[in-house]
Amino acid sequence: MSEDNETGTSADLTELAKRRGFFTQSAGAYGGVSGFYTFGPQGASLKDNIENSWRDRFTLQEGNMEIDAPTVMPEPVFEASGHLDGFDDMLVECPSCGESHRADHIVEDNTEYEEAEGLGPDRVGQIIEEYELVCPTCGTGLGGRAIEDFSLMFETNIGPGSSSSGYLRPETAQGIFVEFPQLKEYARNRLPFGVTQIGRAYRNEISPRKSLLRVREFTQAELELFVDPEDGDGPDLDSVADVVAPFYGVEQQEAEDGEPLEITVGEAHERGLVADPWIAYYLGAGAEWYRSIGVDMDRFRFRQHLSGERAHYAADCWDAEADVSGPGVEPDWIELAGFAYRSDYDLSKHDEYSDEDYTVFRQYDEPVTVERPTVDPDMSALGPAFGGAAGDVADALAELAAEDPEAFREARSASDRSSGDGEKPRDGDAGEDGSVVVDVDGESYEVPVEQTGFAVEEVTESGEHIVPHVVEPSLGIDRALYTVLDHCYREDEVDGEERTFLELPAEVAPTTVGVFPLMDRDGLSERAQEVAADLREQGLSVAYDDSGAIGRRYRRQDEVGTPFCVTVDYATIGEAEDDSEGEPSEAQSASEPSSGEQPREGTVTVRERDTTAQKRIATEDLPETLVALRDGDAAFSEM
RNA sequence: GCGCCGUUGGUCCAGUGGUAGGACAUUAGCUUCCCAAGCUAAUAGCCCGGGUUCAAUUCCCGGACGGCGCACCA
Repeated sequence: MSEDNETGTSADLTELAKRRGFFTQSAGAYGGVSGFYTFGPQGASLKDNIENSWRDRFTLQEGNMEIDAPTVMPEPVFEASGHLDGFDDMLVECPSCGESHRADHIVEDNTEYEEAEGLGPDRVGQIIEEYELVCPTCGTGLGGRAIEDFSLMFETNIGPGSSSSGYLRPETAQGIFVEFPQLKEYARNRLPFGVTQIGRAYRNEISPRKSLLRVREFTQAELELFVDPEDGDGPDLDSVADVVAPFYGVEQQEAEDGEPLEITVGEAHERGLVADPWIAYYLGAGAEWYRSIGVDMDRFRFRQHLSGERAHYAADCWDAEADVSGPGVEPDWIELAGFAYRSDYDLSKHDEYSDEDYTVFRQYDEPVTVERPTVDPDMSALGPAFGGAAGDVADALAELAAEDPEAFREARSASDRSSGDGEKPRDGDAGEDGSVVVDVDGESYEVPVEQTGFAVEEVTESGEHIVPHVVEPSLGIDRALYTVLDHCYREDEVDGEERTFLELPAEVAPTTVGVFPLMDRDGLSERAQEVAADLREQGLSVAYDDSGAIGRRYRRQDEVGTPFCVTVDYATIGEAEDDSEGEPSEAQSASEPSSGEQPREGTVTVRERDTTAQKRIATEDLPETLVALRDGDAAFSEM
């Protein structure tokens, strides 16, 4: 059962992709390199169109803004984001069977330790030895085996020498998050606002697999929506409420025969299945978008992450998944996108690690007047008393005042009373004789309350600083492209001949229209070249082809998914032959357009890819007709 | 990283211890008035390194790459 388990479709698709220039492995001349692909002419164009379609839907239509950040970022960015910690896998190899296992997982599964990844490789090695843990595959002891770090981050040096480490970004998102302080200015400090980015990301995968589906360099399209968790405008949920999709929630996944629920986005939200309205909104928008680029919605679903598989930052997460298996076999669901509620994880981290402010100021409806406890320590007393620690003591006092103003009040009343009856001081922060006690670096300091300058001031606050929460639809362009090709791959029969074609939506097809002279003679080519030039002037993507028989040219365009072909014939140049002569043969006449009427001068045939049907169109109407067909403003069947 | 299998024109395959053949595709010519037609010709290939051998595309070892399984996949 080892060889060629690859399904027919996937093998045919890979072959077509290579032969027709969608994608091929990179650097084949040097033996190839695993996990890197080059998009050929058709693939680059298809990818471009998919990206532009996404940009139109998620940047322009949503009124969001797009940025373009570097692929290399300095080390501290990824220290803050958690990627440097989270991205090292600890591997231990079995001396007997050679299997590599996650060392931290072995420890977590067999001991009471949790979060073993945080313990570090040395400690994990010790634990394996202490507990005499064994290989999960063959049972051989793993004590004393080296714990190897495998980082999935591509490292590089910035500038000469090795003093400044950088990493290729493992996701485009951090490029947005780190620039948040500027971005919020561009958004005029108003939530919610969204920032998008389309770009490459890099992960040094252990084992790239499945053609375009698991690679080391890939393109992400990400939207980071910054929201006020308690306030602010919600999404226009009504606009996508009627979108139906399969929702495969945690409950359905854990049930014995759980099946995805085929319900509307509106219902999924009302039921609480998709709790966050923004996530629900983007699931609806996402489903519509995937449909628009050619994903088969019968092989598509939304799946909620189980608690164990959620990323370090995600509070709730839904994946968009597509089945790319061949017909008649077990579905092979691949992840197309993640819709994550990242809460304030990323911005808080960058706020903490960097010198910038990652908050926005939220104005109250009405300014509120509050009592705020403050301190104004008498440094001329604290200094001599505590020496170098005095500054820290003052800071600790300010903190204590904010957290526990009672301590000061107690101390003050104790101080008042102490002149009288020397009552016992209460437990806590109130020291003897009307002092407050603070801890600094493990040392206790007792400060007479009179020296703290404690006071309660009335201040008027017009708002507060909050760290926005983040809703993130993040999707892989390459996987979308692969899925579209897989789902649009068709084989049928035309006039007894087998045909392969890609039923790509006109909007994303690499070429929109093929232009052919029926024959390469009698001036037909020249006229066809003019037609092609006119169409190109309208911004249409045109392929001109005068090589070989007309049928061959149609098939060539079918294979790369060109939705329409225009043929210049003798009618176009006003030299249609008599009915008696040169009538197409029987097989041909079946597909000859306008069979009842005489073709008019100055018209061309337009042939539709999916049905191979043809219609006659006046040359002068051709550009606008094809533009309308491409943009979905007209239907071929109604022309 | 581990295991099994594989790698021959652009693509898909056949084959051999004495450096290879087909199909499709491509190009040119003829033919052809709408769906991969026909005829003629041309272009183009044994994954890389080492070993055995007089001689290796073929046998052996190693590597790269691919498919599948295991592991991994924030």
